[in-house]
Amino acid sequence: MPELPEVETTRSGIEPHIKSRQVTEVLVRQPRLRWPVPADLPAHVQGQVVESVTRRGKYLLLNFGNGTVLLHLGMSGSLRMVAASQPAGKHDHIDFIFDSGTCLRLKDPRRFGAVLWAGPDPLNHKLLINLGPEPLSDSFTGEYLRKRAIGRAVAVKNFIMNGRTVVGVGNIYANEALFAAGISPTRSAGKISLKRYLLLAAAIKRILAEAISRGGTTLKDFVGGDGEPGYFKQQLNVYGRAGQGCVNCGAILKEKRLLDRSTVYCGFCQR
DNA sequence: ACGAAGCCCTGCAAGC
DNA sequence: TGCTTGCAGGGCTTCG
Repeated sequence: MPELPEVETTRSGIEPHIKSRQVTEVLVRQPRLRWPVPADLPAHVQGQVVESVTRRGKYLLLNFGNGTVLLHLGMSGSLRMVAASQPAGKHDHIDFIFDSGTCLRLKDPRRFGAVLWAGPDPLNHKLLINLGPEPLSDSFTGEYLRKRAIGRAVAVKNFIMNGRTVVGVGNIYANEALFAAGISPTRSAGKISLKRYLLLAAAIKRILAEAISRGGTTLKDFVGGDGEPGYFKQQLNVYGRAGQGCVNCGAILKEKRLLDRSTVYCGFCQR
């Protein structure tokens, strides 16, 4: 599934192909995504020129002179640049066709993604306005986490997966970052020391930054073909390894469900 | 205000 | 082989 590194790699992959290009047509084959694609979205976008492609959390923003398209890939979404003449596959729900003859095509089999029209002030859109800091920004620190966690009983894994705390930390990276920081995923957020939050913030930054830098080489082909950009196959120490040995101590990794999400951890290395 | 459950959806794997 | 069943999960929304 697209995690923040994949979304950022998608952003940097598509921007050169659509920036300064004019949209000639928007085709919505399947409007039933996470929310219905607004019926007037094509009318807003057609004829407009892409000024930039930016990202906020896992949302992609196609910025036009008259407003912004918010785009979320959900669990199974992907974007590719294809020739507008290329036949659409079963789950190719939306095309943005450009004056260059190329087409930005959204494929999303499970339809957990979203495509919305946000108007000219997208950061104040209700989906974005309450989002926490970007994990790779200077405002995301261990001190910040500790401060926000005061008095919170929620499990720390759920705390860091909450977009109001910090954006872009999905289930896989939450598992991996907590392992790297030696913190039990079930520990109450309010009962973790500043020292350990410093480790956790650093782990989140390091893991995401590594994935993004690797994405630049492993996921760069957004053009042509009828495939789709494959997501990173990265080194995972705990996620998907329940029942196997801890890479640190060899103990059998345990699995629990937190908020109905698979949670894998080492009962010895994580406290 | 907080925390947890519910919900949207379909590809895939496992079981019969 | 072909069906049925269960599972996966981002994150907004609702409920207690």
